[in-house]
Amino acid sequence: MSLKHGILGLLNNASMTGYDLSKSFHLSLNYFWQAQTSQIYRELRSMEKLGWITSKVVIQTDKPNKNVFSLTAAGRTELFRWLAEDSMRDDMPLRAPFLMKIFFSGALEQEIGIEKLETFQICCREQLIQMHEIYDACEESAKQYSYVRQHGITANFGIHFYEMCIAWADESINQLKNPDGSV
Amino acid sequence: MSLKHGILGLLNNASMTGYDLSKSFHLSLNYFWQAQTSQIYRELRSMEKLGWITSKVVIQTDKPNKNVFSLTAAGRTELFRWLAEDSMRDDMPLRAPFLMKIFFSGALEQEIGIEKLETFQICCREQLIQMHEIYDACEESAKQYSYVRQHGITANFGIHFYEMCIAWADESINQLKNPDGSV
DNA sequence: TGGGTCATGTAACCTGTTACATGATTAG
DNA sequence: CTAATCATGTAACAGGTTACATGACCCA
Repeated sequence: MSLKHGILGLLNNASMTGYDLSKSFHLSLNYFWQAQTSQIYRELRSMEKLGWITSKVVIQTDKPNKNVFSLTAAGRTELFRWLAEDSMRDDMPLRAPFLMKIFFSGALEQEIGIEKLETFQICCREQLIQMHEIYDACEESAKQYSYVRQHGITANFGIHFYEMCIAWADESINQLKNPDGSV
Repeated sequence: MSLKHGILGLLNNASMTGYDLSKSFHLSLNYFWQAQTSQIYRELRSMEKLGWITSKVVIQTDKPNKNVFSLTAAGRTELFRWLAEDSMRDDMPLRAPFLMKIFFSGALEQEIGIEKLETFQICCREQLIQMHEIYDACEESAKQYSYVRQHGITANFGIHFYEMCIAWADESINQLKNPDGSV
């Protein structure tokens, strides 16, 4: 149940509304975890039932009223239990839909398989630009908040990831163009 | 709905039982897509209703009887529709639970954060060994079946991925050990 | 006699996705 | 006047996870 823990982690830095959480997800975790707004609201209700968070209505005159969520002691305990837990092996599995498509694209004509890889590469270059922006933003805020150093480290993962993807696509395109050439 | 398409892709190479599909998933797609046996059986039933596959009971005397699934014309059409579809942007999002944990590990003591990265690195090395085995198996069978070239290419992705992970973990551990040192 | 492989699934639950619904304020 | 942002959600469905259930055969 990573979404619940992601929410706990964000609320540990600051109390927020569902709307804020949704934005935070899109700005900082989106490149390795996606969450729909509707899902966040559902999880918030369920976490409130578990006693991990509480909410307070804040009345605003110029904007709609908002429901601000905060961690409870039980929520903080659960966050740290999850963080401390020895579960790296369970957390390893990756889910990468694009690889599924490339895996089976051997059934298509070769040129189309190559086009897929080229399109993939273009998407990676776009992602890479975004990752650099996220990384720079992390470096900026790390000056103020030390917990953000891990944010920069994960953003740096994204940079390495997309650079690796671009290089791999190049290599693979060449392999497909020179069938078993080389050496 | 990538699982259905993964099943279509595997059945396009050879007709199989649910059990065989489950094994194939574990042997070849597991490093970028996971599927439980129970889920495969459920999807098979639903795909039969959609008319994408048909089943035939094969009676065996020494082993339990089996239910062998094959693609129908409609199933093949759907497979190629999915493969040809221009959806790279939708297929880009990654899901990597280990990054979620590392992202929030800034809330822990630094030494424990470093330990997390070290454990991650150990897991990556294990995965890397497995990926090399998968890659070698692909290279072997590519001599017989040309559609397996894409399998080797995706296995090669796995190799690049875990090598990148190991390097990134090294870099990140050093960054955490020398806070803002360097230059 | 105990564990592994072959072979099938069901049931319950949890998580993720898509579409819909509402309504005020603010900036171009 | 129109689009974006703020702010909340519900309903229905699809997909993923966990636990359970059965039973034969083969190998050490």
